[in-house]
Amino acid sequence: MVELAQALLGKLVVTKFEGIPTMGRIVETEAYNGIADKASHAYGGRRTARTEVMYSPGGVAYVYLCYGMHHLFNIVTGKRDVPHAVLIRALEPLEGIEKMLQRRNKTQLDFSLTKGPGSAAQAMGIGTFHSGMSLQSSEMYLADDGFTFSHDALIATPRIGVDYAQEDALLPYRFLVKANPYVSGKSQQNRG
DNA sequence: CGACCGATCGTCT
DNA sequence: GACGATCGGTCGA
Repeated sequence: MVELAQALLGKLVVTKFEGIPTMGRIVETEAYNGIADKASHAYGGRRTARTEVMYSPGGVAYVYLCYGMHHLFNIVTGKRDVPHAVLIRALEPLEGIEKMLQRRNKTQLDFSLTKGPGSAAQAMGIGTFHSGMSLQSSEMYLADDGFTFSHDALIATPRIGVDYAQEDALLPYRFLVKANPYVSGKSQQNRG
């Protein structure tokens, strides 16, 4: 299931809430690898009201509130009762940028619009209300326009903000497009 | 540029 | 009652 996180790079996330389409290409993900993964909310088979969605068959959204203010958007990828998920950490905005700016309370387009999981979800209008919702609905879905990144452009690193996960904190489960300015972390190529 | 810190609340113990 | 799968502002160099 971990490899699916890399396969999602280049795919499109589309939402059409309130009739307004917004779309972004996935440029950074993290895999959360089932009940064996100490960084996952489902570690050890934990099943709570919040994490129950992770045990759904793949193809639904798992959205939860982080630090009391950020809604983090994941794609559930396992079979029923096998809680795998992929966190969407960054998007490259393609459509509906005006609407994204409005949701992010910004006036100028810059790379921070969809950089980082909290920002990406907010720009797309995704919140905890959508947790459990199908990603094949008319309001929220994944799409593939045939675009792919060259394999050379992709790298894997340890995940962000999971230091508590002991040895699993070091696993290379974060996948990103090298040199893409929307990827989170230190801004690398912001000058022109 | 890097380091630090405050915001803010649902969830689980 | 403690603690985040974060973000953005501020401070000092």
